[in-house]
Parts: sequence; C-alpha cells; structure tokens
Amino acid sequence: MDLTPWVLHVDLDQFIAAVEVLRRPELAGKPLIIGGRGDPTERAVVSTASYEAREFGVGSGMPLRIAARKVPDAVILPVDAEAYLAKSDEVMTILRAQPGARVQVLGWDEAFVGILTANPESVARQLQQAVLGGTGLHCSVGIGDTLIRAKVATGFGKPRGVFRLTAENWFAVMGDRPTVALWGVGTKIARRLAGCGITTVAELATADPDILAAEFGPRMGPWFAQLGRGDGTRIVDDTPWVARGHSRETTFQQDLTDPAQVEEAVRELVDRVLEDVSAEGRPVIGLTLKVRYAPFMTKTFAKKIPPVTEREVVLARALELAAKREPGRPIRLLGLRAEMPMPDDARDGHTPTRGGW
DNA sequence: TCTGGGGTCCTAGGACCC
DNA sequence: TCTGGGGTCCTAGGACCC
Repeated sequence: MDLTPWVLHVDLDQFIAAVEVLRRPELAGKPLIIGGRGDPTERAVVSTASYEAREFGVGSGMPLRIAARKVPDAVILPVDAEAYLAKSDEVMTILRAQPGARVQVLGWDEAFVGILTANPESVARQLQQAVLGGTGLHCSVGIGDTLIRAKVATGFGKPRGVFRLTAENWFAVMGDRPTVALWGVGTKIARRLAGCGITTVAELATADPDILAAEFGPRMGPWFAQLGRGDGTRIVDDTPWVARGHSRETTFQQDLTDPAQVEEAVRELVDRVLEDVSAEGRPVIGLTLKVRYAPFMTKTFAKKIPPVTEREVVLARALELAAKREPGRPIRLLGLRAEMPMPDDARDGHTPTRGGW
C-alpha cells in the first residue's frame, strides 16, 4: 500500500438553493433565487441562484431587482442564515466522522479534508455518498497535492463530480487560463498583472519575482507567483477558528439624512455587534465605522481603544467615529466592526490569503 | 436599474520615539 | 539651517472570498 497525504476540497453544489429545496421539494427544478428578505423591490443582492436560474444569467452578488427582471418566473426566497448554518454543521460533522480525516472549514458550504490514502478518488466518492446519505445534499470534490490545487480542482468537478489537480497536470490544465481563474486573484489584481505583461497562469508562475514584489509588495508579490504555480501548503489546519472581530451592517431602504436617525442607527449597530462580542467574553480593542454615501462612495473611520466591555463606552467611541462623517450627506449604509484581542498563539504562521483560511 | 453582509489580510503613509 | 535612519503603532483604504 502506497499511502500518500492528499488534500480534498469538498464544495456543496448550489448549497443555499439546495437547502431550500430540501425543505420544499416542490421547488425542485424551478429557477430559484435567494437574497435579502426575498423582496425584489428592496435594496438587496442575490446570495445564491439555482442552476435553473443561472441559465438566465443570474449570479451571486447581482442586485435582486435586476435578477428578478431577468427571470420573471423565478421563485424568490429570503435568506435564512440559521437554517443554512444548521445544515452546514451536519455536513461538517459527517466529514469529521470519516476515518483519518482532518477537516478545515472554509465557509458554510466548503471545507478541506486532509487524509492519508492510496486512492483519493475512492475517498472522494465515499465522502460524496456519506454527505448525500446523511443530508440529501450533493457536493463536488477537488483533489490536490496542495490546498490551492485542491480548491481550484473543484471547479472542474462541478456539479457532483471529482477532479484531481497536482504538480503533474497543473500547467496542462491551468497554464493557458487567465490569472483571474486563480483563487485570490480578482479583476483588480488581474488588471495590474496584465500591466506587468502577465496575463496567463503560466506567465505568472515564471514571472520575475522582483517585478512582482515591486508591484505588490514584499508579501503579496511572492504569494502571487506561488499561486501561479499552484504551490503552497498541503497541511489541512483543523485548529478551531478564532474570530478577529465581528461586524454588522445595515443598508437603508431610504437614505438617512437626519443626524438623530444616524445616532439611532449607530446605537443599534453597537448593540448588534456586542451581542456577538460579549458572547465570546472578549473585550473590544478597536472600532471601524463604515459609511456609504452613494453606491460607489464608501468611507471608513477606525479607532484603536483600550480594552473595553461596557456598552456605554463602546457606544461613546462609535458616536465619536460617526461624528467624523461628512455632515448633511445622505447615508445609504452604516457598518460597525469591533476588533478583539487575539490569543498569542493564534496570531502567527498564516500564509497570506484573503477571506480564506 | 445601480451593489448585501459577514469575514480576512496587506499596504501606504503619517505620527511618534530614540 | 535643515532634516538621518531605524523602528513601531495607527489610520485609512484596497482587495479578495463565501
């Protein structure tokens, strides 16, 4: 037996839509859009669309209003975060129950599974069967010799499939694709890379490290080159997640103009944020207030503060931040983020990634 | 017809200190 | 009169992901 450490990336297919169909089987096969409070006349965006709705060009992040216009027959449902979290927990429990599996959760609907095996495809199929049998949900599995390759592989397995991406076939599969196909490269970075003459994954992999460092800095430069090669850690880290902070945001259906309204909104944000923070018993050591005046105009105000737990003190600090806004300008969104102190041992050793593990 | 809400990490530039 | 060099911390903003 030739046992090798493999990384499997498990990604549930159209997760949110699938959970809704489980609850309401009559929705199966219909174009389904989940977003906001389920009211397409409100300011909100699409969280997930079923494959049937995606046929019409609807995708996550699209304004609900526009999505509803594209698919007049769509069933539009409100986001039910608690239901998705509960289903997600079921899935993760099943994954952890697999013999020898180490599980690193990435989000509601995806996780890395590290496992020692001679046949990763067979393990992948087992995982799919276990998840389907236990929850009724289908998933795709990417197999890789690094986390990055496993994550990227999943896209080629969707839906309900399995795909393997390793050092052997990385360049054959990914080399000619645009850099934006990589996990962690969005449209902005892709454009800056193109400005350096780098448009494909293969070009990024062999790019001059000095040029990348000059353009993106000492950490991100080397990181992007590594990304182009698919290289990186193969260690699935199952240490429990410690949140760096918590935030709450509110988009107002009608812009706020009255200062008293703004103060009331800040008050409410503080209370909502503190619900999460105090549940963990950690003090607040920093606040960031986000103010959106118009669709493309957002300002943030940040302040480090001595560790504090009292609501009244946090509120006073938040109001100080709010006082820095442009007075009299209509506000479309307010957000408040509270930072919390990290245990010393949870700080270090992280590979630079954004919004990831 | 006009962009949610929850996260993470990186970088530039200024303040401040020695 | 003129402004080094190194370090840290903080703020503001950018980018990405699900």
